[in-house]
Formats: sequence, structure tokens, C-alpha cells
Amino acid sequence: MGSENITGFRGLADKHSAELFASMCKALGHPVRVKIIHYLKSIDRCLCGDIVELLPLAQSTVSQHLKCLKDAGLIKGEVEGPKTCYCLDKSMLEKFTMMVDDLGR
Amino acid sequence: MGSENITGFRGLADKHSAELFASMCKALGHPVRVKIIHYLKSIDRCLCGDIVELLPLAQSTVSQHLKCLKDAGLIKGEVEGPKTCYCLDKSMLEKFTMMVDDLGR
DNA sequence: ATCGTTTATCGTAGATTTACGATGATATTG
DNA sequence: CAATATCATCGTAAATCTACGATAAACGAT
Repeated sequence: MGSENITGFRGLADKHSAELFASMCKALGHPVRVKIIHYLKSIDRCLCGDIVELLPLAQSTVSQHLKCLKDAGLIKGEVEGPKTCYCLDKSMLEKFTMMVDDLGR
Repeated sequence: MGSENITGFRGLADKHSAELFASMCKALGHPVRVKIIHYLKSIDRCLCGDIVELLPLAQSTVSQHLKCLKDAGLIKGEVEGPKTCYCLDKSMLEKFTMMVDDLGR
């Protein structure tokens, strides 16, 4: 039972890439986080409070979802005094898109 | 809100699509399941036992991961006697690719 | 009919996720 | 300085996930 590596794919077959891809998918694996990403895409930048007003969730819960997306590298948070301005990390999203394209073709 | 294209694909704006997309991402949100998808892409079709031999996991665990992918619609399982032959659901993967493309642009 | 092979499902521990309110941290405002 | 506003973090309960072994189900072969 020692061997674990399923080989045969350019780029995404190794363990590290599979885990990176899985971690991004996992972050997108909740409807609320998908909505946050979609919202960020539509307005470019926003504060945490803007999202709280948009969703039927407590502020702490939204903050937790934002942290999840940030840990996965999908969004960036820029502290501006007591506020935090969030926006998409477009290069990471592009990397994700490329990985998915490789999956579908 | 009128962001509908020729194919009728509305992206991730409505609630239903966000949940469908999240469910697919969630299924891909585990390294083992990513590896299974990659393997299926390379080999086209295979049995559950083939995957069990390649992973350091119990048969029941692999079967559970396969069920997860099947429930998300990403793979199909065709029963052949006591065996089950698995393969990718390419139309679903294409739909997933389209949704991700919509996210990245 | 019984045995062996293959896979799915059950039961279940332990870990993780998700939600909340409460609290802490940081800056702006009065 | 005190009060307010904004957000992150802590502590938590409930739900879900992940892994396993044991068992059941389906079928081919003997």
C-alpha cells in the first residue's frame, strides 16, 4: 500500500498541484463563497460590511468566509484603517481557470 | 441582471447556479478526488479496484470518494455484473469549465 | 448451490466546517 | 479622552467529512 501517486498528467498530476487545485476548489465549495466571488467580480472592490449587508449571515461568519477565500489565495484584503478592502486576486483566478481548462480538455 | 448569453448560460448570478457550481467545486475539493479525476482522464475508463490499487486507501474509502464525484455529476458509473466501470462525464466537466471561465473573465 | 471477486453500504470514531454571539483590535469621529 | 465604526478572532455547538473495518449485494465460475 505504499505507492500513492497516480501519474500520467502534464502539470496537474503531481501531489503538490493536486493539493493546490483541491484547496482552491474547496474554498469555492460553498455557495456563500461563490456568491462573494461573483459579487467581487461585479464591483471590483468592496468592504466586508458591504457583503454582510448583502447576505443573511452574521458579520463574524462573513469574515470567516472571507478568510477562507483569502487563505486559498483567491482574494486579497487591504487594510485601510479600521476597514478592510477586498478584491479578487486575478492572477490566482487565472491560474485556477488554466487548471480547470486542463481538466476539461 | 440581464446578463444572459446566446447559450442560455447565465453564469453564477442566480442562486441555483451558485449552488450547482459550489457542489461541483466541493466534490473537487479533496486531493484524492482530484487525482481520481486526473486518472480517469488519462485512462478513459476503469474499475473501482484499479483506483484502490493506486491509492493508499481502503476500498470502502475509495468507493465513498467515487460516490461523491458521481453525486456531483462529474463521473458516471456503469454497472457490469459485479463490477462498476467509471468514466468522466464530459458534458458536466464542460459545464464546469464554462462556469469557471465565466468566473475568470 | 457454493465459492470467490468486486463493489456498495453500514456503523462509527475523529477531524473539520459552519454558524453564532461575545470580545478584542484599530482607527475615525465627537 | 470617550464614543463609534469596522473588522478579526475566540469559544462553541451542531453538522458534515473522512477514514476504517465489517458486512451485504451482485454476479461469474467451479
